Amino acid sequence: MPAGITEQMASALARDRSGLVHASTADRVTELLRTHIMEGLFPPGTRLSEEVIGQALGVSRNTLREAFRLLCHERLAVHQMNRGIFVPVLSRADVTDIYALRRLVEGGAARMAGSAAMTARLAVRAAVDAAETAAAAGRWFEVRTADLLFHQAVAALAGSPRVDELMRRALAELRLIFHAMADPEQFHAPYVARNRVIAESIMLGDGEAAEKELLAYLADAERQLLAVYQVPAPDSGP
Amino acid sequence: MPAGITEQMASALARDRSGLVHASTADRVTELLRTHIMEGLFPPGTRLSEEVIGQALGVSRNTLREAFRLLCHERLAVHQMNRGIFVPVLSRADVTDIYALRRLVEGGAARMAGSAAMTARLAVRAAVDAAETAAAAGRWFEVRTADLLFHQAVAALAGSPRVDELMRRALAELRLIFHAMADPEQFHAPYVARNRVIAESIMLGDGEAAEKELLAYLADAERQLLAVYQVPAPDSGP
DNA sequence: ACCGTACATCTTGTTCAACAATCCTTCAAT
DNA sequence: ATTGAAGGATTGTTGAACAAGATGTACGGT
Repeated sequence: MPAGITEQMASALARDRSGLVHASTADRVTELLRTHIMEGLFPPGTRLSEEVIGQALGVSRNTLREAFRLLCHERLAVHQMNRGIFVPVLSRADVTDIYALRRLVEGGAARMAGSAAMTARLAVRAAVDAAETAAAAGRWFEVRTADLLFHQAVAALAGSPRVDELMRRALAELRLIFHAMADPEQFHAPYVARNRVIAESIMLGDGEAAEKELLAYLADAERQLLAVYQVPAPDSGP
Repeated sequence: MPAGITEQMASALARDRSGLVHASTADRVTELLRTHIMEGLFPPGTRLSEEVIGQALGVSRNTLREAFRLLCHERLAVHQMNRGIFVPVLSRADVTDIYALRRLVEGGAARMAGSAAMTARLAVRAAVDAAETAAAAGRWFEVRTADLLFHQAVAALAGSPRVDELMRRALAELRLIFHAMADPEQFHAPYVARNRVIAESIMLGDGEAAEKELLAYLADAERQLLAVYQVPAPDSGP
């Protein structure tokens, strides 16, 4: 008879682990605030009062402060000593910096298309499919989500969990900027077709071409973003 | 007579601002624990008891927990629900992943050597100088520090604050692995000369050559590290 | 010996209340 | 208009308290 739990059985169980890991209150609060900030519920510059939010969510100030710390650490909030937590107001320099990071990471990942896992490449194409479907139906906020997912998938070609997480954070920051813009159609519509081209290069394993097209994409997107993005408030008030 | 504070005067003062910004207790505790973990004071797998550390540092549990959260977020500690905070035991997969990230980021940054700021390039060379001086004197731990600083400087060629921070975190994690190794001389000695070669390519603005040499460097270092690095404790069980 | 249970114990997760330090607002005075 | 001083509000930090989960140990059954 079988001796015991095999390596295979154990790893099958390990995949379920994330489903039953009960997160702490602080983690759940962090997750909740993270999505709310990313979705644009709180406009940039808003102060996140400990008392108000703590009372609204029914958690203590201490627990809330743990959540705030984490959000600050991933730049989805900024901490001013003795003044509180604020939704960040990203500067034009931040836009430039985020795109520099994206060029480095996404460009480098795209270049590895030839040696990337097939599942990773298929994920890239799947993201483009979703974007096209949403665009055809005129659901432009969905197009935005699919677009971000596309770039996440491109970064995932590197096959590195740390790169994935890095990219997730960078794109979350980028969402803050997108919310300060007009309508998503004007900005995202032209890029769906370009994503398709990039995806096909990746599917073919032509990393050089994919990187080249991607870098051009990012350069154009950055330019377009900077053209319309004006920082809401300078820095120090009136 | 002069009308008032000019733009220039104000920016001069703004540079001093960082000198008088008083960090919170939680921030100071974080910084302290961060360096201690990086320096290897707590061996991997150590549990960081809230009570013991809180009492030792003279801070309350709540404040300490804020610090722990931050450390977990930058992977210098791991949190197990209802069990506490532990110094991470990095796996061989972690080593591979960190080097994948380094290849992507440092390689991409090195490729930009031609268009990087001159001060950034000089910083690269300065780090190599420091490493050579320390190596000649036989101060191998100083060589290690200089080596890490060298790679930090290479990443800084990208001219992106976010890339700088990303690299700082990755190299901090790497320090955890280095501490599990034998003596630093054997590992770091051969790389000082290679750093010099890379630095000279960067000074000349030859990004292609710098990237190529750097990638070879990183591949060798990863291989050498994996050859001797055995995970201290499997994962579960005595 | 092996397994499961029950219990005692320890540590963490979370809340609450309190106080000091700091910032913001208001208002008066020059 | 600028400065100074009081007052209120918010954050920074602490200490104590309790619930919930994890660990360790002893006991009984097989």
